[in-house]
Amino acid sequence: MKYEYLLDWYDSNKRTLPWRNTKDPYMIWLSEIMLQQTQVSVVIPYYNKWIKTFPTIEKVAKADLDNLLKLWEGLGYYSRCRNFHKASQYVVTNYKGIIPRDYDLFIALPGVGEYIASAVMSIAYDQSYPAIDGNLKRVISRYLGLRKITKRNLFRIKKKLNTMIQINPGDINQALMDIGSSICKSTIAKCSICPLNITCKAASSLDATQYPEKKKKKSIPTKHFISGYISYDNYILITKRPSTGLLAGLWELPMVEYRNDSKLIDVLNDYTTKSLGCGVNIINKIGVVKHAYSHYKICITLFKCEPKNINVKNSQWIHLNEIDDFTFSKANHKLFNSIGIIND
DNA sequence: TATGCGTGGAG
DNA sequence: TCTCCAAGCAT
Repeated sequence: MKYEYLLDWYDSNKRTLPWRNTKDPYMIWLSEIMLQQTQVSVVIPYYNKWIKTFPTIEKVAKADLDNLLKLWEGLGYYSRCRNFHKASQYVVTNYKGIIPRDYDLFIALPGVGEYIASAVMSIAYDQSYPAIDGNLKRVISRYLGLRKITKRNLFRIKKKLNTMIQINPGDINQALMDIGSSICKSTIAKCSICPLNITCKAASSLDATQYPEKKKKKSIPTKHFISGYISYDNYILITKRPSTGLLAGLWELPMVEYRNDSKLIDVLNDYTTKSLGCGVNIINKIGVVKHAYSHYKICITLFKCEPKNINVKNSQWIHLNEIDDFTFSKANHKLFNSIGIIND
């Protein structure tokens, strides 16, 4: 077979990863969800913790979303977790807990796109679908000498891959992913040790990393927030974010965006009075926390406050001991650290 | 097709 | 510190 050398390379060079010890489609699916835009080394502990807690898809379907989000805390892109929960419930309800072998049925599930559908169908079920992630796009672009990722070139990449995955598609897909992550990286191409180097167009060029062209990144804006550490006795006030959008369903210290022309002191009292019902007296400034999301940065100024009254709406008083029971974003953990509350 | 969606590692 | 990058999907 023409591409058997890729399988040979994979056998002796593949990384040992927790989700490679199994053909269980649930585990492979979970790993693919977690690995979206996320480094392998970051995913491994989250994956192990999740599988230990939820060894089957039925357990996921039965779980409360808040408990799932707590396990996901810190991994980012939390809609992956919400979609996986929904999809698990759909599979348990409609497919008796058996993950569909049919590509069209599987890709119809929330959070499953072309890549994940192809990866699971090929790795777990040995079906010939090219799992075209960022690695394969880059590796095959270079192999074919393609400068740009256009629709037409993507078609060429898919066509080429279809000739490569006729036998053992799961291992071929993963071999190419491993080549992409260890040899044919975005900024470094170690062509001398690449099993594809004989026939690779980019390998015989001056600089393989010129393929394909990188998109220019747009600079991202900074938004300014004011936040309140509002407490009495050992209780603090937290709010739950909306169920859609950024950090959906996570908890946070009350915070509100302000404009440059607004009076900082008034903003927090207005917000807590109108939206939370308590209103605050500001005691002192605790500090400033900066954090970056993928599409904008935030700068949060945190004030220690006392509530004018403790009857609140759209928010909840929790004891300091209970903080670990709720899911907070990274920015909020930075706020906690600035206060001196150290938690995981 | 472009943008929203998080976080931590690496240079 | 700053910037780019890392197994994408939804809209």
